Amino acid sequence: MLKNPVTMLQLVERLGNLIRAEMRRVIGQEGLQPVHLEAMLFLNQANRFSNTPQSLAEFLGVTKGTVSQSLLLLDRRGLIERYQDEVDRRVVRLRLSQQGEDMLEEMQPASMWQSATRNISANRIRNGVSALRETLYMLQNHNGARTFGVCNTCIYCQRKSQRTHHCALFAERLSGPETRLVCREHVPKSAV
Amino acid sequence: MLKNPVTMLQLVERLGNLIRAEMRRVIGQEGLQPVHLEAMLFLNQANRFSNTPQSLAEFLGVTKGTVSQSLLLLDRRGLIERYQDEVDRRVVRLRLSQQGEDMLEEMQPASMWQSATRNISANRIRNGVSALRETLYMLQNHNGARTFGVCNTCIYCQRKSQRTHHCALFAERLSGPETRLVCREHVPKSAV
DNA sequence: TAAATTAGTATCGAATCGATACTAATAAAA
DNA sequence: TTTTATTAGTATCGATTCGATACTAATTTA
Repeated sequence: MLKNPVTMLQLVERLGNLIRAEMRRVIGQEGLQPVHLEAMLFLNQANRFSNTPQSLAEFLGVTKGTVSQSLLLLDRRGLIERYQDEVDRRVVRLRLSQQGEDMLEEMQPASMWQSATRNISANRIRNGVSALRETLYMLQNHNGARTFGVCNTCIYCQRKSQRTHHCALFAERLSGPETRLVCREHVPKSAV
Repeated sequence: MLKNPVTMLQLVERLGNLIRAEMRRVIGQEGLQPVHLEAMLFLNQANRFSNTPQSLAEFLGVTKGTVSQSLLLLDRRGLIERYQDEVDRRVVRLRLSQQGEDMLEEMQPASMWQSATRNISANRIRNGVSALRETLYMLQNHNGARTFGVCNTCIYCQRKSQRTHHCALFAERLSGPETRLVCREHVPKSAV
């Protein structure tokens, strides 16, 4: 029985708790909860195949009913916009409103993290990223959880030319910026 | 602006969400919430200086009033025991009941993680642990958050002999097993 | 001895969350 | 084609989290 994997779990848990506490502190001033910030961060990064309530529910690991409630609140506060999909009229599309984007902008949730990792060697961080990424991919294989990675690390993403990409799953063209957004159908290119 | 620290943040966030979702799935069958499992895991690891409501509140990043509510529920379910401290009669000491220990035992929350990290090289995991630990310590320096590390990585822990240790902060003797428990006063030995 | 601090609890209102039931749109099957 | 099943999302209920506030009791400080 190796000890290090458990240590890593505990560190991720602890860091997760700290992130959550920091979120609570920052977003609490707006009268919101951590889950609202997580939802907004997700919508800020989700591509056009993934900006739906169902997708958000999977990302957060809660039921669609629960997500529906949270979205109701975000909508009431004017932080998101909801609109009907044009081809499948059951699905609702979500996006941040201007006000929502402004709020995210002013919070800079990553700034604390930047300063915390400033003095760590780039090499060590690279190794850390690698171990975490690999763990995440294994978890996906193991229990079917989605990775929600960005397109340019996905097996379905094919480079067509200098500036155009193609998604083999949805059979649609992807712009350069789109390949840096997260997708619910993301499947990691390799285990490395 | 380095990209990797942000990537690491996103991975930790994502893994945190997955852990939380898994907790929700496992503990939900008992009609409990993730915070209850986190509390029980903490009490299972906390040393005798740290097994109080106040300490748990700091660990979770919530107010003492909130923790008081959760403890009420855990007590009603017979999962924890509360007793008064003998010297300072304001403080309440907490411990898992036999039933609580049994429940934790049967859940094995780390098993999923074990299997997810099975195929990753020991070296890479060691590097990951390093980067995460260093980040955690930096965060503590930066915003005063507690690390909740184990005694044997703490500057106050002094080895007296083969089997006995001494805490320079509380000025008390520590047994071997005690040095492997987490403490709210933990201060990491070094930044490496 | 009095005032301040500390640990914890109680109560209130707003929000999460799962479960269940529901509507509406789409897909599959007969 | 018509029926049935599935899917996306919403509505409602009850239990719980959570912060804010106010409170008690024990300890520490002045």
